[in-house]
Amino acid sequence: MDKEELSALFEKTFPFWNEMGETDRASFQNSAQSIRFGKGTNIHDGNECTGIILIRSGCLRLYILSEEGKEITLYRLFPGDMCMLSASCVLNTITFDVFVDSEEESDCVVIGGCAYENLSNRMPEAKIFALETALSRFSDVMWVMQQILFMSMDKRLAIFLLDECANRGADTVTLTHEQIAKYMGSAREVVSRMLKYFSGEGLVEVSRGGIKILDKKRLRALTL
Amino acid sequence: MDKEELSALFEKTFPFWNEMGETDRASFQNSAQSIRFGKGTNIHDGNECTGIILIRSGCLRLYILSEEGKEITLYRLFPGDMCMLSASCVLNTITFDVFVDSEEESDCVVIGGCAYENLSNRMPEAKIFALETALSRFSDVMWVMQQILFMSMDKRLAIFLLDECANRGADTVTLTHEQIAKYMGSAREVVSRMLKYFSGEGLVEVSRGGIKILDKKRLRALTL
DNA sequence: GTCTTTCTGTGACTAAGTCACAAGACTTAA
DNA sequence: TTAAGTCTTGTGACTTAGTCACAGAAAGAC
Repeated sequence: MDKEELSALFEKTFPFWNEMGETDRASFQNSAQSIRFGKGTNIHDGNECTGIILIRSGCLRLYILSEEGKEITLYRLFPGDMCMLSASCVLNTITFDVFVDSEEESDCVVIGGCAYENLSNRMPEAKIFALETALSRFSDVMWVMQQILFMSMDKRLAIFLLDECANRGADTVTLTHEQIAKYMGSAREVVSRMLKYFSGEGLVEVSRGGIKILDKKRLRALTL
Repeated sequence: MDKEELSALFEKTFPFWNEMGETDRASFQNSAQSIRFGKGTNIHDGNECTGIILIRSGCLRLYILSEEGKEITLYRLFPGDMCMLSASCVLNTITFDVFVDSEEESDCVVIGGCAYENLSNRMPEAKIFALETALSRFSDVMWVMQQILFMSMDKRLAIFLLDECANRGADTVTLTHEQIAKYMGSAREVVSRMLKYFSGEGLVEVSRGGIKILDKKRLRALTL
């Protein structure tokens, strides 16, 4: 990734880019690294400050982890998204441990947390941007929590399948039951059972590694 | 509450108070209202922007609410604490509905959200303070979620009872099972059953409206 | 083809939340 | 000091979702 391209990416990403001085821009660009993460690798584990991650291709998953190893997926990040929670040294008010995995082969640009931290000490706009970005994820996480705490499994699965369809623009969800369970914060057996029930009702057609949505209308009725 | 007192409260609360101009301070003070909320009243329901609430006495409870009426308590606020999430117009990145109830007769100072919003547009420090305050609650909420999602009931109840003791400085928790369940995001019957079990083990002594902690050591062992 | 890994199906069990109702304790007012 | 009414707690039956232990089926590797 050349300098031009990086500069264009930053301009698109950071609303305060044009107000920055030349030296700040240079040090910012120098702190940035293009990194390709392999499928299934862990990128951040809550310990050190990994920095701000810009996703160019692939998919990252943020989750919390219990002592027993149970994971709850908070959200996933796709191309164009930015991971702010991995920059713990910028957000010192965040005290819980977030884990970030690369779900697919992912091309990313990682901006050193300290570089951003330095900048944000001089530029309040940068600090505000970081805080607002992080805070907007608070809302996403609350939506996930409300789903887990308040909704029944059939409703949640219907929402998940329809969402997945809408985002991918296809009417087949190519995920294993295991993956779906992971993304929904549930267990594989539970998803399998519910899918079997959906299938019996003629809502979906299940095959190995994929679920074909047959009746979006009735599925949508379940989400109400 | 007179002007002197209010000014002193603000100086203690807002780190940027001394950097503010005279006119800003005046308009800020004018937007503030001393309000006493009755026990059990709802203060904020996610619709309008109630403003920033400073608690002088009593106790406020923040919670989320499901369509079926189920509540999950996020946290409680005590004298000296500040409620930022009720100032939705300052924090436009917060999109979920929070509810705030006064759990006891509570004396509060409410600062109009718009007044703060105006100030924060001119003073980045004010904006940063608001965002950081809100974001630090994100961490509190995640702790609650981790408890609910990852921990067994006995462990959670043990933690709750010990916390309650430590905060009140007594070894008797004067709450009904119903209240405990509400604060823990569980059901009254579940708490009653677990307390009965604790009581059988000699860890606590239950009486109407109160639980006496008998064996902190063994209770603490449950929390590990 | 065989071997191995990955994915799915299933029954039995457990934890916790829900529901319905009973009974005890405390308050108020006659 | 009763009696009535409210608040609080106890309890059994039931439901949902998560756990555990396997078994079997499908896809890839060699």
